[in-house]
Amino acid sequence: MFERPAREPIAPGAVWLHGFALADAGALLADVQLALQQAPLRHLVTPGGYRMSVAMSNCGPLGWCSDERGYRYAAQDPQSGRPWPSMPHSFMSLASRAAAAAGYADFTPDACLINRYEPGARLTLHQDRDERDHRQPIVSVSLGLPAVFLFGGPRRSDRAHRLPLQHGDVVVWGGPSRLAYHGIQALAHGTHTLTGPCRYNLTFRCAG
DNA sequence: AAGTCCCA
DNA sequence: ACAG
Repeated sequence: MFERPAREPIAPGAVWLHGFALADAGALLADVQLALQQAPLRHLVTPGGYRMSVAMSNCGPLGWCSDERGYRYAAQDPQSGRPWPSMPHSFMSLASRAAAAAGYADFTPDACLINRYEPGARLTLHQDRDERDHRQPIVSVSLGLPAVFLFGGPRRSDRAHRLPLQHGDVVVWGGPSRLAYHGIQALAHGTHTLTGPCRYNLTFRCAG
């Protein structure tokens, strides 16, 4: 049989952890729903004035936000004025273990972006560069429907790898890959046992 | 520019 | 390629 390796290097500093979150997926998804109850998903607007196809929310001390004025991290949900929901223990534990498995010890994220992709939703190539300390890695967890993850280099024009991410996969990048351009191809239609017709992505960062 | 449009 |  063909089996996926547990740990697949993508580029220097970047690792694909196949199925790393599988055992945690149920608990993670339950905590996603609890967080979204306090801070509902919403479609953000980019500085260019376009509505993002991915629906987003956050939990943890800081949340990633976008509006016509730009991108930033904020301690309060701009939609309610209240702090973002606290980071669930299940999230923190998974993120820390995944980072360690990828070679990044002592990862303590202060921000978790919750993304919901419905069919057609996508994220064009971009860099995560709104965080204060780029020495800390990014941990990205896939739940539900599969999606093609694009992972390029430091320039937008760099050739990108195309990684078919599955439910439970985790990608970690940092060090020389910290500012790599990355994105998600338009989600294909489908139904997943745990999430139904969508994909959730949890992105953990040290923003402050 | 974390999006959209146009061209080959 | 394009501009905030």
